[in-house]
Amino acid sequence: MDQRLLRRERIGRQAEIDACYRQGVRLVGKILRFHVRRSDRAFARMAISVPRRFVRKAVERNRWKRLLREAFRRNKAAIGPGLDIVAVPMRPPGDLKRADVESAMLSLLSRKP
RNA sequence: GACGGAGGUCGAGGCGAUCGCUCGUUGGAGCGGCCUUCGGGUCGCGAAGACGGGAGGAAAGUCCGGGCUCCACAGGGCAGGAUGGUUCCUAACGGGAACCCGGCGCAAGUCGAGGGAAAGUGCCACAGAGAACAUACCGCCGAUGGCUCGCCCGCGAGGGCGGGAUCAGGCAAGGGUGAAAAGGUGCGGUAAGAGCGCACCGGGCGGGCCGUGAGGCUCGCCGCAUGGUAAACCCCAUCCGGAGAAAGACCAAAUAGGUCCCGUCCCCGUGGCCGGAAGGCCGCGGCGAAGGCCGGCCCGGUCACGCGUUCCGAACAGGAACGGGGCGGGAUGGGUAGGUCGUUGGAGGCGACUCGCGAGGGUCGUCCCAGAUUGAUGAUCGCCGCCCCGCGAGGGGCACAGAACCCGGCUUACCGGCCUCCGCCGAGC
RNA sequence: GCCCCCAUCGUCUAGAGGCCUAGGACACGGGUUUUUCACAUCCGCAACACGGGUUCGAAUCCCGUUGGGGGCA
Repeated sequence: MDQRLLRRERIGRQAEIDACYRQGVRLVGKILRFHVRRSDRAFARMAISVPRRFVRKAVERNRWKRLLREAFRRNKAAIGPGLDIVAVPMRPPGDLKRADVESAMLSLLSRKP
């Protein structure tokens, strides 16, 4: 399985991210939340937005982005095509491991496949 | 050996495996533009693969200084801000080096916004007698001139001696207050005292020598009142135009609108209302230290200017030309979305030699060392190392922290490791 | 990325070098009043964000940290 993460699998425009916030379904978990919106693309796309409000230090914000990007990269087959996802962590990463983020992501996204 | 001081340096702890991200070089599957004699030529983009690079000493805070870019600018001044021992380093600095002075420390060292208070103004609460042209509460003295008491001398006027601390008066040493009390200590001196006199220290003025200088040393003179505060206003000297990569340059859709050209021949071209357009002045508001700038289409008011037909014809009939509007087509300037550049090769790193006490400078050689754009530099696992907890099996931890145009500093955060030099104490030789 | 501003009891605030051991209001705790509650009244608790410096003396002046708020496409 191709586990690479292509540039086209990121959401790059502020307008598209805003569309996910406005029109997307909100899936809220303990440590993060997702805004998911259907698209007609043949693949899933993701953007990550770490609010400074919850995660103060730049190092920790980078940590969150890396963990989420890895989780998406390894599990995009399970998530399935045609989704635009905006991930928003809601607390500092602390000692979260990749497995923790992956399980949280899959359980939340399984609610609205 | 113990304690302490100064400085430098390294820092995802090391090695490996698997899965990824990003940039460059190479590579060329393919895609597009232009030209074409349809064979192709040429320019640009560019997938797979290969090779190479990929966070910091603080990348941080944004506290200073520069480069760079745009705007403004004849020159000067005002306003405002910053700095403040001296000499030097530097592109520059509020940074650094060496030195001077002062405080602290036995010392190595360390700390200091360290110009001016006999230019001016202000302030110095409380306490205290008195606080800036000083003062006299307690106290000391009462020499001098009185008063009074006793004794003595004298016939007497009066005189002498001693006492009282009573009046005039003298004093500023001691006590006490305070952050600060108008030089300090000692001796002499005196009624008691006092730079009143003297010695030393301190201070002021002048000279000499040394030093580029801050300043140091020294000689002479003056017994010597000139408090503190300028991180209070201020004065002096020096420096500073404004904004910042969201700077700025370029390319540039769709839609609407501007300008120009062609066509159509659909409408209009008398006056008024309505309307259009651009300029001056005044006012209002905002910003700026000011000059000044700005006002979304459309800031308000006012004034002035100015455009909105002529010809043929008897004609307000009809027609022509010209102008305007609409419609259709074409060209084109500006600008928005979006994109590209700016953007990493630089006051650059390393090494050698060399000048300088040093900060640093010079010459030569050598290297290319992050460039993302919802923002890369990672994730997972194994072995080893170090630290902590535990008798043990074992468990936990390995800082502070993430580039965004680039440099030079400062400041702040931080697990620790390594190196160099120095002081002091103790012991041995 | 850049540029501004602010910080005083639990909350809102006064303060401009000495009158500050920091004042007021609300809140909180206790008492009085009332059959009880409320109102009223008396008493109490409680703060200068932190670290240096200037000054005889700092909430106030200066420097540096920390925390919070706002603006710019």
